[in-house]
Amino acid sequence: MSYSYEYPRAALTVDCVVFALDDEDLKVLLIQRDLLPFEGRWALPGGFVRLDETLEESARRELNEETGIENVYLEQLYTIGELDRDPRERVVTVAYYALVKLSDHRVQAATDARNAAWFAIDDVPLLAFDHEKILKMAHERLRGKVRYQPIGFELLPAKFTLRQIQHLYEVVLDRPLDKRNFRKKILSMDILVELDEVETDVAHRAARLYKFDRRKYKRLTKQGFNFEI
Amino acid sequence: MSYSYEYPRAALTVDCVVFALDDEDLKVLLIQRDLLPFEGRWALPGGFVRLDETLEESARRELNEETGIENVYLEQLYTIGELDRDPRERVVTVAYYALVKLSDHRVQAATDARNAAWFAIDDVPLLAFDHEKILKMAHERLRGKVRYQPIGFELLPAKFTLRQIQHLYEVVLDRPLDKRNFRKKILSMDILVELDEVETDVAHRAARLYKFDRRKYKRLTKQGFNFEI
DNA sequence: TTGACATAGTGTATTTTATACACTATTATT
DNA sequence: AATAATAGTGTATAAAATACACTATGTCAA
Repeated sequence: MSYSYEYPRAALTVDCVVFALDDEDLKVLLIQRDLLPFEGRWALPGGFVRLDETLEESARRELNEETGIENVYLEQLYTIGELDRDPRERVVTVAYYALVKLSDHRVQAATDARNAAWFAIDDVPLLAFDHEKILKMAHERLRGKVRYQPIGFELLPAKFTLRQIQHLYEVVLDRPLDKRNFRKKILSMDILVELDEVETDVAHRAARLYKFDRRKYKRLTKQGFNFEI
Repeated sequence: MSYSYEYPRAALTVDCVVFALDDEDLKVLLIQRDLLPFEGRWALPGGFVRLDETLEESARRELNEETGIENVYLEQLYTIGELDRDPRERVVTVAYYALVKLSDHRVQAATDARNAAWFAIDDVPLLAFDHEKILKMAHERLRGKVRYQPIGFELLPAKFTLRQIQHLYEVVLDRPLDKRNFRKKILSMDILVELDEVETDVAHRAARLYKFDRRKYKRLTKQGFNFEI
């Protein structure tokens, strides 16, 4: 069976840049291609858009099929339609980026007979297609957006210490932050709930745990509050 | 002649939200559809992406064909792929927004036998497809971006008064700004060149003209300067 | 030519926010 | 009981944002 159209059509794909945070770095999830073109190269997870799914559904499906990841923060990044980005034919791709909690996705089983692995953002191998460009755009978007939207929490476990948030911002923004000033600022926003728990399994004084109060954040937002780090 | 593919493909279009500023309002350029579906309705200029042009080229071509506009600031906005946004078939559209100087595009001849007209942003008629949603997104993007990128100048003539810039920001941000503070701030950025000219044809003291120094802005940007209103 | 009017152009005091900076407290480990 | 490791805290200073009102300059009409 085949499908005919009066005018030629580009193929439409989605690609996802999946970010996570470990104790040291910002990481990206890549899969190793098992098909031509670029067989064996690392690439962003992604694939063709089906006609019975929206673009975001498509991105979520591909992400799930190729990496097992689901229920994550996902946001459209940019649509790339350069003429020769795929050697086979004209392919337009809608790029997304996702933020995941590494703890939830530590074991990255190769679902689709594909090899999947986390790479430190500064240590990414040569990628297929124009995926380096997409990755760079995603990284810039994350760096920019993390400062004025509370999306950083998507990279942390549900309960986290103030140290962990600060570390997140230091890694994403790539600069050191003053501990006292950072705490003052984040606490003064009044969007964190202090829990009656402290971290465990640390060989020193345990830090207080907090969680992000999304409801309160939304309420404050409606009243004109603007998140900013 | 027709084109066949193994899997069904969505049609790919571009749509443009064209903003301009007049003495009173922010305006949007719309065209009246002369074909089904939505015949007679107002819509965003746009059309099908050809295989020999990038997405941005496509947007510029459609803009030129349908409204005569060319050489304008154009930026990708969002790609929309909801299943039923076009009653005929699956159509994915890459939306762009453009900022134009109204003085350059005042007479909006209907090039393509189409009726084109400027509408105040708060007085837009019922639109075809999901174009209202796209227009709303574009408006929000403009409001957000105008504060941290010097894109507002794209809406002004090459030579403008401080009053005009202030008015631009007041219209786009939809709130009054203090004259002295605004002037202090914009001048302190050191990205405007004071010209040896004043405005003409006004029935009162003429204001000094300025122009935006894009080179200087770029230089400052490289040194870490961040535009912000 | 003079007065009315319309907008241009200007400075300072106050409040708010950002920054710089170092020690004590608590817990685990030996 | 001492050591090590990080948690947790406050204040002084600098910078930036805000609030606010009058004089200057040109056009126009009587």
